Amino acid sequence: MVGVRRFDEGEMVERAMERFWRHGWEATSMADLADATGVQRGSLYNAYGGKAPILLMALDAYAARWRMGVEVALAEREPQAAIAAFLEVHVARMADPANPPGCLATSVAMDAVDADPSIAERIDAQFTRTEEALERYFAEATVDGRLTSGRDPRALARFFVAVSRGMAVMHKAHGGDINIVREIASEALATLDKPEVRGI
Amino acid sequence: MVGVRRFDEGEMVERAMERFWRHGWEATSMADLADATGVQRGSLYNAYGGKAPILLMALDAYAARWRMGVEVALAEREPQAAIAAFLEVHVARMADPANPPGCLATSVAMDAVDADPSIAERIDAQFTRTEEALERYFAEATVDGRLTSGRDPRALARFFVAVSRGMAVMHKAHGGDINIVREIASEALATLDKPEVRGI
DNA sequence: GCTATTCTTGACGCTTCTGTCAAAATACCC
DNA sequence: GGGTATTTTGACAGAAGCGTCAAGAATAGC
Repeated sequence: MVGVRRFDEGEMVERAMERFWRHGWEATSMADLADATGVQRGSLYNAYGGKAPILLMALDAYAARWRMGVEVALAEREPQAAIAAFLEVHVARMADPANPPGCLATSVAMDAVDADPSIAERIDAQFTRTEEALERYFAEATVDGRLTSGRDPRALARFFVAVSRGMAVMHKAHGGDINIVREIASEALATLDKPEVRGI
Repeated sequence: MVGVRRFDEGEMVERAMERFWRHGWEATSMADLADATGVQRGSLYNAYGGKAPILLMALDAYAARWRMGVEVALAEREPQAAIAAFLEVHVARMADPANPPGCLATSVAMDAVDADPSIAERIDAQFTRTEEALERYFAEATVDGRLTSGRDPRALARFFVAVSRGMAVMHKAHGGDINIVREIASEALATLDKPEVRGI
């Protein structure tokens, strides 16, 4: 390791993430990334080879940013509370005016998945990871009776991931209105409502 | 009206819709549209002035294509059946291998809303239109007791629109897997499940 | 059949994006 | 301190996209 890198990769990825998040994959050129990150275009090509590897890093940084919140949420005993906390991670992200509207992963899933197989793989993997965490939670909750029986843990998990994506789309489609997002989260939660009287 | 248009506008819009649907707004150039529709680039500029007006027509054609199905769905008396039919409109669209994966409106909402104000307006209007149709349905169903009281019709409406968008994102993210979409629809429906024992 | 009108077609100039490269700069190791 | 490996930087050529335009073609009305 000699001739030494002048930019901070972590910071670069953070800025690139913000750029992709706000403008999407297709609407972000290498020149845009150079502008946003302060790193010269040539340096980015030299270090990473192109746009896709940078997006992959941005996606990982994005996922890492909320991972902790999701883990804490799923440490809750009551499904009602756990899912409320899970959805709140997403609501809070969209409610923060410092963040671009919508959701990076959702945006990428819709418009970059066809551009490069590595992107499709990463998106699929990230989605699956969250689904599996929720599935594990629901499976355990079903076993020890915290969750009404008769619900498929995997389907339930995918349902809540879908809801979180739906919230992001609605957020973007309605010009960043956070109230709509809250309404949706609240209704989604009702799926798990009143477990003591349901499905007996 | 003299020197007469040589292409069929309806057919052109249909092809343009398919192109936007499959590849998104940003990844579709005027040259791509010319290729896809068989209409020369110059003719498209002459007739419509640019890409955005063509997308607006495509969005309208897209919405019109499913409108009937939604209306029929919301003619069902039982909320359970109505929403099942509503979701089935979306499921069936994604299940049809002749269609591109995902959903045009969802894709546009995520990646074209910032490109042109007219697009943002149209998307917002289309989303709102569906939300209002559902809201009317839920409001009426609440009044005459088909729906358990205590649910906000508007929130419920937005929730189901969000679910339909979430299904589209999941469809695209998981490489067109229709089973996942079905699972999600089925779980969403459970929100309205067993109204006779819920929320009394 | 002539005219007026509009669409079609191919071409043009301009801008943006991409990917690469060679020269210059830098800092570590010996 | 010299050598070496690596990054930085600016520049380049080629491709693609955009928007416009002038000339040609076609048709309805007179």
